[in-house]
Amino acid sequence: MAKKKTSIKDIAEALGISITTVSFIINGKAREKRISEEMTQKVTDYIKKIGYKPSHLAQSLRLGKSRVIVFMVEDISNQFFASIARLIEEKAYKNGYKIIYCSTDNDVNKAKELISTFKMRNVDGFIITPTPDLETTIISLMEEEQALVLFDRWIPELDTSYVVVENQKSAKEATLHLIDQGSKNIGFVTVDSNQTQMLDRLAGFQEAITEKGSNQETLKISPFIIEKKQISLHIQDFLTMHPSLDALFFSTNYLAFEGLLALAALGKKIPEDIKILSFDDHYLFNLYQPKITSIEQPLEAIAEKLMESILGQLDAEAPSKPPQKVVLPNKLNIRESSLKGF
Amino acid sequence: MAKKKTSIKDIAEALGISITTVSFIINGKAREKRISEEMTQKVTDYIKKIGYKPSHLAQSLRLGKSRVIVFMVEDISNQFFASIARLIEEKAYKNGYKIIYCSTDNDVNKAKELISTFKMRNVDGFIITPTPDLETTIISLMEEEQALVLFDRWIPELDTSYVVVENQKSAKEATLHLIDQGSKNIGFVTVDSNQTQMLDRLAGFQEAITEKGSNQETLKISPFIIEKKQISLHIQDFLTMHPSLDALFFSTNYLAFEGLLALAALGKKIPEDIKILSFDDHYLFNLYQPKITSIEQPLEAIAEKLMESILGQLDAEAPSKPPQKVVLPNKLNIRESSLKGF
DNA sequence: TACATTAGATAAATCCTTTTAGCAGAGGTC
DNA sequence: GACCTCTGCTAAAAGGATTTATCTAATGTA
Repeated sequence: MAKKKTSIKDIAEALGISITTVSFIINGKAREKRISEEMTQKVTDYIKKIGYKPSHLAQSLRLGKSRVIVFMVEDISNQFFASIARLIEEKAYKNGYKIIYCSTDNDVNKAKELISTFKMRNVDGFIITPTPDLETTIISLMEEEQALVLFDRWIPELDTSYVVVENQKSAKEATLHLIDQGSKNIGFVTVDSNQTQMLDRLAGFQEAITEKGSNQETLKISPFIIEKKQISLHIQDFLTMHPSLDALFFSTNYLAFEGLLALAALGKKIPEDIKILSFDDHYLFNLYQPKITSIEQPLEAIAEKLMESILGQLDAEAPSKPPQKVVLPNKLNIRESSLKGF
Repeated sequence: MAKKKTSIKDIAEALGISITTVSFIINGKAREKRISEEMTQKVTDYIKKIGYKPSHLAQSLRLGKSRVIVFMVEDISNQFFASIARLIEEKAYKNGYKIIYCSTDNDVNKAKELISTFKMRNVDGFIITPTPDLETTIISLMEEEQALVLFDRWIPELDTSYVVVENQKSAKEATLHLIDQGSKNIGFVTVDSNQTQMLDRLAGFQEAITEKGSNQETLKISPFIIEKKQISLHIQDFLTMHPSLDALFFSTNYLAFEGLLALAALGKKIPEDIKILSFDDHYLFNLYQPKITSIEQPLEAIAEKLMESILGQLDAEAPSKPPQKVVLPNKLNIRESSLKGF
């Protein structure tokens, strides 16, 4: 038999006092509400003795706050999102918040459905990597004055808080590095989508190419390919069709992984035959032989800023600030795969 | 202005009927409670029109169920746990449950604290990878008849539901494979802890060694080493101290990663100089040159069984069953790193 | 006609808190 | 003595649902 949870009412009855008094004491308002020292002590002792803990559900209902934050990402099993999840967890729990996660698979309908079910669960805040076409739903969240911060990508038309990284700048910088290392004909392998972060990376790449007058080819992989093997084959085709490519820039790490497989299959040597560089650092890149040059996003800073923003919005005390728009710098980790002399 | 949420009361007032009627209709009890077809239609239409959704908080308070499941693991950013997280998410949402995650860092105190805060949040179920010394807390959960299932490791003394894999059998099988490929002197690199899964893997390894009369060395890495580089150095030392080792069996993938770094640093060739094999498959293992042989846990099956168990316990209809103890088979992916002829 | 049954709806209790408004008594002031 | 202020505590409403017990009017039965 699951023993019934003790409630504030039980305490009041046991001590022969009112619920109100108990509540005031629990919430540290004894002084303010002129509860005597003696009474406060008695109640405090009793609560400690029976190990009473207030029901969060009842509190949430009463206060209209659930102390739950939703972490809605494209795919929680993706190393990048999982790492952020880990980092924000810490800060959330420290502030008395819990985190519910969910994955959208970058599907608008799924995202809309999730947001709608969360709204009826009275969650306090949303941390979201928006899917395409999510504007209207985000707008409705804004209208309802929900605490909200976007990350990884954002929606240019909307005046929301967001935390992203310098995608364009870092992509340009990395491309310049490749050119600097003697690459004349660089292939850019990216996802065929209009997510801001991917567009910005492409823009940064092209900016560098134009500036230096280099040659380039672009391969856009459909985001709907489930079978990873297919991606690898596409990249092989791309390389075969453009035999003069002497460097590849992958817009994200999972493409790079498939690219490495493709290169191995074709027997191309890195960096002698072709130089390699990828956005989104990964443990693997430091392990692979040769080690792969990559652009590392500042995970801790991202998590920090995300929680800072969302907690700031949730802090009832603070005056409501205008949306915070944070753009963080990345770090180019130059390793063996992009060096000419190696 | 955040517009006030409409409640069941508002609907009742707007239609000039009672709250009870609305509630019955919402909960599909119209027929059972003899609400007229006409009335049901009217209410249903109105609800659809204004887009009303009941407050989950209020429902939870009333029903004592929150439809939230806690997923408590060692570290959510670990690929293994993140993958499971992704898989159980799907099944949970499909059944109207949400998932709150948290990471224990394998620290009892943190785990205890987390469990205690979750209890006061009325979560419905717990999926847990237990830390050492968590017995008493788990026992109290069992006494309170909380829905509970352990995974990855379990607590032999306790009669709980759990989902684990055939650690010992697979480790033995893998070791036999190494011996079969000509290894005479195998090193086992593991974590220095008494988590059941690690002990079982060691036991399986030793069983094979004993059976075949091979030689072995064991290296136990302290789980408290934060700096990954240190692990790699430990493994280097181990290899230097035991130069006759011709194979290494890593009890989990992150040790293998460091082992690969160590071998690269020492200039050892895989598999010519030394054969390699690791527990816990990883994307990387298929990518590394040479590809690394590994034991793959059945992620989908684990997730499936976890949710089956927890939902089974949460299903009020079903008679309370005895704890389900599930032990799933792994798959040995034989790749280049363990083959003699390669 | 008198009584039992049923259809259709509802009042009110309950879940557990928080918080506003107010009450009773003691002491102070003129 | 009349009025005010302050201290210490509490009754009751509110938050949004579910569910039991009950009520009324209509129909069925004899």
